[in-house]
Amino acid sequence: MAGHGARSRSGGRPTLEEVAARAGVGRGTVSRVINGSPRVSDATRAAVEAAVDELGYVPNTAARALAANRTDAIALVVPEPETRFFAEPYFSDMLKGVGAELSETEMQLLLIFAGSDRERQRLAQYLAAHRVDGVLLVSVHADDPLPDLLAQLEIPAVISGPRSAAETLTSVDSDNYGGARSAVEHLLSRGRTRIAHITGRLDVYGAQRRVDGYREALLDAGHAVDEHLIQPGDFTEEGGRRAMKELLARRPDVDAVFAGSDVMAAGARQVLREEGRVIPDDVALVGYDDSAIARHMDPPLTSVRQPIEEMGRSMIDLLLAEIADRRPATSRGLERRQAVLATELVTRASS
Amino acid sequence: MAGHGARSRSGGRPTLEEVAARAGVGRGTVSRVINGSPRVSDATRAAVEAAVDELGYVPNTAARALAANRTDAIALVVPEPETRFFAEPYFSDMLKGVGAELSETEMQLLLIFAGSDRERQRLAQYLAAHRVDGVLLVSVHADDPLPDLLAQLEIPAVISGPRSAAETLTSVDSDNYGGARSAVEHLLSRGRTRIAHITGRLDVYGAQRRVDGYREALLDAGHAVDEHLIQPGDFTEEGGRRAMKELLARRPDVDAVFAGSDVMAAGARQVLREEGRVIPDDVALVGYDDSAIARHMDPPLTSVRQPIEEMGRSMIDLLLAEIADRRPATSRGLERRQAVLATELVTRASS
DNA sequence: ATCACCGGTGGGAGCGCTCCCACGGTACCT
DNA sequence: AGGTACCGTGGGAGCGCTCCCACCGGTGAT
Repeated sequence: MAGHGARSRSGGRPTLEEVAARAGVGRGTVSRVINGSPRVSDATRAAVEAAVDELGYVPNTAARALAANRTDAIALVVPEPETRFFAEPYFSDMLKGVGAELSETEMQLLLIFAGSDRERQRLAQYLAAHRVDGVLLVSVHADDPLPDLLAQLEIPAVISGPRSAAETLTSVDSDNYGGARSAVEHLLSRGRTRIAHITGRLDVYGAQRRVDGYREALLDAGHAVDEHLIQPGDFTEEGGRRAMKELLARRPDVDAVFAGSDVMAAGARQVLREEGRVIPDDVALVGYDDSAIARHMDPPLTSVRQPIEEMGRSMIDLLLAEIADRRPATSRGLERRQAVLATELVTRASS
Repeated sequence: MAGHGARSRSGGRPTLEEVAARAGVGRGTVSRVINGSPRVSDATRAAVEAAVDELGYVPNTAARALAANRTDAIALVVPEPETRFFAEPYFSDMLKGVGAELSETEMQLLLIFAGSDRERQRLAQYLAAHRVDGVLLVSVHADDPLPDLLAQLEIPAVISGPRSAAETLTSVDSDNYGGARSAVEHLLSRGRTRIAHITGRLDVYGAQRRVDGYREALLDAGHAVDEHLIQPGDFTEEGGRRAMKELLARRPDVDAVFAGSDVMAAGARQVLREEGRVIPDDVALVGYDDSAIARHMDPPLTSVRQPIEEMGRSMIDLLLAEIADRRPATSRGLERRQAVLATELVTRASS
């Protein structure tokens, strides 16, 4: 049972002290070298590095965390695992970006689920215990208490998809407004004039911004906005179906639909087909997210691509900056950080 | 529940010692209570628990890890983030299961990417430093050195998708053989007789097992296996296209295709449509994975569903058992653990 | 010459926990 | 009665690291 002195000499990992002995220096000096302090002579540094290599020394994270009161870990908090969010490429793409950026550092990534009440309670304990240096928040609802908890505990955090225009947390977002504009402008350029919009859940800020983009693209092109062409959806396929039916009932002459998500576009497509409307001849269709569904739809769906992987990278960058800033306890001298990344319209046969 | 006056003391979280003082007992006793040791009287336990509640005590993981030489963390190693694996629901579903099962415990989940060489090297260091109590391995190639490294370091590990019939690691798998059988039996029951199979990469054990299931389902139904109807694919859409073209060239009278993945089925469908074959009238099509693509394909694709979430749960169960077994240093007295979970055929319009 | 200073260094003092030994007490033997 | 067996309990001794203070010798200023 790995007793205290038991495995120390045989199989155990070398310690700082052993490296120090080997390099003929003190413990403090080795620590300085490991942590990249500049206050070490070149000769000493070289000797220590040699010893580290020879012994295959790897710092003990637990000891470091205990002594330095930091964890070198950040948490990615995933709310409601059962939603579309999790199944969409969104999550994995973001993770890809996060992972890539993180691999440049010594930080480790913790995945924390906060779906059930039980999980959320555990999370609160977790944060209270300061077991991570920072937190990444994704797809958070407007009324979620988590951001406030983080602010109160003074734990650095970055949120993807700000909750409102007045988001207080550092945030990363894609340009929902611009993305929506580009979709509508594209449809206009294809000669469509009666362009409907199936919105996402309007308590999601990004969905609101897409509506804004839709409106202003029309206005800027000299078209009036017909409120009957704006139909609220909820990001689900069934919601897309319902919205499309409603639209067709109200404005049978609709000649284009901009859906706030690919999934809703898929629902809309089903209804259009059932009603005998040919895509894109009768009705052009544009989605949002550029997910796998878009590529595999029949016809393939024009969609707005978000740079999700870059958003992941961005989140890490901002979070690390935030953590670094807080280290020397400069207190709250930080300006509010924010990143908004550009979207791209991927044109396919549906429009 | 929230610590009242305790929290206001600026000095940070309460320690074991403070809890002990408050409860009027020694440090060791509090430790025993926290860790659920039975060697504590009921009265003492109650007093300690009260003190814990009042102070809002949460154990310091770093200190515990340092003293006890364990981490209470397990790692999920994700190889090659760029593959289909990551984008498919596979990953998120598995994560869902893993998360659900893990939330019953105190363990935390680390996500480690092992795509690039750099990342793999970091991973090796990680493992060498024993920074996790156990490892979850997913979608590992047959020639990956990782499993051997884990065995050598004696780190408990569970692999999803064994690399071969002789897999030495504890493994969790879905019943690829049975899944393939059910697909073929279904096609036979629909009166199809010239059933082709587009295989996955045959260096993947699961893909081999699907071929086995395909063969034996035919044989058991009294049909000969026509090797010309077995066409190797590679799990990609383009591979599915190529395979389908080849099949049509060789056996134009094929009346059903069982593809080893939905993505390959999507490729096959494109070719079938290009060649004017109607699904399912001319050719029935069955996929594997029951992914989003299957539901959104036109016509919707019959597919074999794997209980991925349960596989995730299973992996955790097995890993925790393995870790627990290793704790009292019973050495290698463990039988080889293995779990194989049943699949389910989801019938849709394509067959 | 003296003094102040500074870069480079060694090592003590913890960080908060677990492990384990020692200890007093009770219960049961001989 | 003494002995032996436990219980439940307290607290010392670390775990491997960072932090920080003291120290040393070499500068440049006085």
